[in-house]
Parts: sequence; structure tokens; C-alpha cells
Amino acid sequence: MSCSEAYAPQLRARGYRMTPQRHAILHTLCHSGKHLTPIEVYARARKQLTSLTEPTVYRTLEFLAENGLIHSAQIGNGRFVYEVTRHAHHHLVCRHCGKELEVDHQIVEKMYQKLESFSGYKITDRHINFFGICSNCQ
Amino acid sequence: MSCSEAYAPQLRARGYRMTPQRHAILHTLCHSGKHLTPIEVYARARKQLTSLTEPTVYRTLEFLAENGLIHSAQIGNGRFVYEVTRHAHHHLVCRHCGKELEVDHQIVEKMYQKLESFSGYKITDRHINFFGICSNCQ
DNA sequence: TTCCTTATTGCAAGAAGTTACAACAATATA
DNA sequence: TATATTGTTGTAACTTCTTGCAATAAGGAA
Repeated sequence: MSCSEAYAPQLRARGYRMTPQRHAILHTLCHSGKHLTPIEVYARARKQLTSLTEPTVYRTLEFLAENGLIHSAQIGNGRFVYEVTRHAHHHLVCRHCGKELEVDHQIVEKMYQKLESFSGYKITDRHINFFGICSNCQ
Repeated sequence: MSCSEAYAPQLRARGYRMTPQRHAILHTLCHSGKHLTPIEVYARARKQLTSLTEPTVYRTLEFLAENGLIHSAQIGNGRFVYEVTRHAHHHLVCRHCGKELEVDHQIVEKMYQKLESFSGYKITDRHINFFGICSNCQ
């Protein structure tokens, strides 16, 4: 029943393991429907696995993001939030009222391509929040 | 002699004050030549003003950035670094070796303009670090 | 000057995030 | 099976960052 079981083969294929801790964290993210802070993940996943600890949550979130099972995104105050991987996307966040707008991926992707050809770098982090003031708040 | 005195009128004009703490922090950033973390600013500025405290450093950096006297930029781990305002620019940072490359501002500016016309938002934060793998490390 | 208002700071406590290391658990190999 | 190897976690201590609040300092008005 749990959506997190689908991820086990992905981990196994790379020589990693699906542990109860990873299961609980993936389960939490799957069923939240939105991005969560590490602290929120910790609080929720602990209801399912009470032995879970903070360092494990931070390590696991970073691990899952590195392996592409979840996405990380930087939020306004310089911290990370996490969500399950759907499609690549960006958000435009209003500094004033907090309203989020999903950005047409084309606009950003074109710039990434230019950046890559200009620099020789291969861009790895394609999930960025942009900040501004929305039309209502201006 | 201190470069930070040039900023006093900018603050006064907005009803703010140039205090010894702000002076010390601006002085530190002016003479470092590179971006610094809040902790680094704290350590350096304290040599000049021993009574300076941590909360004041964090608050002052945020305050100065909001008022355009310094720039803030997000660094890899989701934390902020600060530097004195020069020209608007972006960095491309290698996830592997840490090498930084200054990005041609045109590339990014064009995308910002598209974002603005598409969304109606006015982009406020134009100082973003992009992450990737540099040509050497690929 | 004296009084009032507001900007600004320090203190103390707490929240969030990180690190080092020992212990454990799963898998592979002999 | 026994042994070695490697992945993974918990504990404890620590660093980094934030918040609430009282105290202070600066500037304006009377």
C-alpha cells in the first residue's frame, strides 16, 4: 500500500538499502502533498517510527535528494524544504504575501542551457525558488 | 578613512542610524574583498568592537541587505554569505571542487525579464548562486 | 533643557542543523 | 557456517541561527 515501496528497487540497484527510517521518511513526503522542512518531516515520520532521530532525518533527506528520489528546494530564509520528485519545476515566491506561482519550465531551462554552454559546467540543481513581489502586493 | 562612512547618509535619509555596530560590520565587509558568512563577520568585526554580539550581527546583515547596502547570496548548504554591493552578478559553483565562476549577467538578466513579463511579479533577489559540476570534475 | 518617541542593542533561552564516532545490521565472500 | 566488508543508525556534543524582551541611546518636539 505504501508508495515508498516503489523506491526500494532504485536503492537496491545502487547498492543501498531500504531501511525503516527511509521508508518512514519517504512515506511522510509521499502523503503530505507539499514540501516539508526537515523538522516537519521529523515530527511526522516519528509518529510512524518513534525511534527516529534528527540527524538521521537530515542525513536521509540529503541522501534521498542526491539519489533523485526526492527534490530539495531552497526557501526564503536560506533553508531547505523537501518533496517527492514529480516533474522539474520552479517557483516564484512573493516576498510580501508568500504567494507561490509555478514557473513555466521553458523559461528557466533555456537559461540553464546557455549557462552550460557558456561555462562548461553541468548544472545539477535545477530546483530554485525565485523571489519577488507579486502583482497584488506591488 | 573608513569606507563605511559613505553609507551613513543613505541610512540617515531613511530615518535609520549609523551605529558603531553597523560601522564595524560594514568596515569588515568592505575590507575583506570577498563574501563572508555571518560567523566570519562576527569574528572579524568583534576585533574592532568587542562588545558586538551574535544576534546583532545577524540582524544587521539582514537589515543592510534589505536596504541595499550589501548583497546576500545563498551558498551551497542553504546558508547565506554577505558582501558589499558592487555590480549585480551571479556565480556558478562547482559541487565537487568548489570552483566559482562569475556568470555573464546578460544570460540571467534576460531570464529575469521573461519571468517578470510572464508572471507580473517584480523580481527582488537577483543574486543567486547556481550549482553544477565544472568541466574539470565531470 | 526636559519629555516623548522610536531605533537599536544585549541578554538569555531556545530552535535548527552538523559532526565524530561507536555500534549495529545487512550483504558478500570464503 | 564463519568472517570480512560496507551501509546505516543513534548518541552526545557542538555550531549556527532565531526570538522575545528589557534596557539603552539618539533624535524631535515642547
